[in-house]
Amino acid sequence: MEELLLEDRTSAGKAGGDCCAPLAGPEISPEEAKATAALFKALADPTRVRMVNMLANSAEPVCVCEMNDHFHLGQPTVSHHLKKLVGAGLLQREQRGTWAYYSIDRDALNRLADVTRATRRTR
Amino acid sequence: MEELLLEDRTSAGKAGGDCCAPLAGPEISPEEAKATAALFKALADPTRVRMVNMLANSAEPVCVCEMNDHFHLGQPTVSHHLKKLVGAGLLQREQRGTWAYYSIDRDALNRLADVTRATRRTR
DNA sequence: GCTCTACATTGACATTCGTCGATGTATCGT
DNA sequence: ACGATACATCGACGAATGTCAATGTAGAGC
Repeated sequence: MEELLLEDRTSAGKAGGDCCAPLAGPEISPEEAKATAALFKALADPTRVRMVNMLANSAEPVCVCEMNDHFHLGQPTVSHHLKKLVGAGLLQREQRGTWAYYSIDRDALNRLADVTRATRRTR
Repeated sequence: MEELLLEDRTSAGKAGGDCCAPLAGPEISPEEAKATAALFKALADPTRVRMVNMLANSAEPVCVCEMNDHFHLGQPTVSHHLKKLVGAGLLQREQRGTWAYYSIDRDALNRLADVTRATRRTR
């Protein structure tokens, strides 16, 4: 059941589009809740949080080789996490010759923030 | 900046307080990344997303019995999810006689949004 | 006292997840 | 063509997670 990692984005199926209603919104259907949870699941790992943080701080795309040095993990593990983040629509992949470069989708991050934020002040 | 200086109630160094630096912030340590991931992990489940949504829409605390009717899950499962959300600092528990009432910590939700949002526009 | 009721906790189970070693694929140099 | 490099994919393993049935605990009422 990993077929939702396929790039069906732009069709609002995955995390890229308007799939996620705000948590404080009217009423979230079980399907919407599943899509929203999938987005949070992408960030529910310390390594992936650090990866997003790393890419958010870089104005330029970052080479995978740089992450292999930075995080003390095997190269397949780094690849695995990057794939999950791309599947969630938070990262973009770019091939430059032999190397692969990743960058954040800042709009996707902001949309995720909107999902969480739309909340009334504490009374 | 004094808003996020609120004490992190209950257990020390949990996920509810000001533990989580923004994803676009300077540099996240592995410990900070673990704390941030724990917060996202609390919302990385469809049922918990629906619970937060339900409580975010209610001006009053909601009785557990109401959730047992709403979600088609066993009563221990509902209790399990609620405990996780309380542990993450997103929910508050209140005992009223025989019944237990839960409510969202809207400030905690907003803090979580700040963690995700602090991101520059795509240009 | 006893008995319901409401909810939490325990224990067990199947599924999912993070990790790594081994292998596959594609590109660059020679 | 060959070998080296960069990264992805596969297969397997232990750990964590969601779920439920059974049990425990505490309050309300008789």
